[in-house]
Amino acid sequence: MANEGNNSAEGTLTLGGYLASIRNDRKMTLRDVEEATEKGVSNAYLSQIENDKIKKPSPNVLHTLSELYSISFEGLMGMAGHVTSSGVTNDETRHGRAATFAEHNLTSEEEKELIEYLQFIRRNNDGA
Amino acid sequence: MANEGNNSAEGTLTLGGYLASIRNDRKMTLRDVEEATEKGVSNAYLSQIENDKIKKPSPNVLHTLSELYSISFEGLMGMAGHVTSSGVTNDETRHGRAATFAEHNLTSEEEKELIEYLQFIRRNNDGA
DNA sequence: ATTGCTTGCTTGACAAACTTAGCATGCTGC
DNA sequence: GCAGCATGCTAAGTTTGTCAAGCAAGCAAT
Repeated sequence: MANEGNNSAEGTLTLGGYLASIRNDRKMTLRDVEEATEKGVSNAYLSQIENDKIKKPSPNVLHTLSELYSISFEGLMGMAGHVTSSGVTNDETRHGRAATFAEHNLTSEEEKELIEYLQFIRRNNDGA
Repeated sequence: MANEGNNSAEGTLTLGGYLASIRNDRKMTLRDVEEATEKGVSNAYLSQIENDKIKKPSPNVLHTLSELYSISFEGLMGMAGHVTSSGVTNDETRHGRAATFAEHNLTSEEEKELIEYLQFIRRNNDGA
């Protein structure tokens, strides 16, 4: 089976993680979002999106979420891979996943803490 | 007090036992903690945590407790098993320098935990 | 066209986190 | 004895995220 594009190296801050962080910022539950969008996005489906189980959520869903969260629709489209490389519309999409770090507006101190935490994770590499 | 003398073995100190021992050190009651955290952790719930009835208390709760007790949040996260780090990088060991998210291969679960942690950092260090 | 595969998406059920209300015991003082 | 209250704990319920199963539509190939 030609399995292209599905890089197994997950772990970058992707669309799902980004959407989850924003929902946490808004202090909403999955069902809150379902209600707020008037069933525009079911809670179970949003869960799958946030865990990157869905490769490309439809522009429809992304638009609903971008409006609810008041975030950039183009950015979501870019993260989801809907925008073709030739049709990149702004620098948010250009940066892709790595740049999402910057979207959190971390101070260097915060970043340092995060890195420490990441290394702690690494150090605790135990089977169970 | 039902849980006395069951955590004498150093090697098998659980999250609950650890938290209970610290609370005893601070000479606080369950309800003291509930009030000190401004209902951040209910006394009933803390009791369940200390008796290991709850497998993985949320990062939210762990952070609240780590602040109240002035102990390591990372340590609590590790004890709680929030940090699985299974299926992370093959030991490439590229954590030589502080990097961005993109250079750390996190599972989506780890990523979500990290994001929650990020929320706490921002909530605390906020204002600037 | 029809089969079969893939993928977005829904509904319903489930496990676990968390809350609320209350129990049992122990400690005071009466 | 008794009331009153504090402390730890639990039973039962609610909330939250996720999984399992399935439907509908698109696409490829026979």
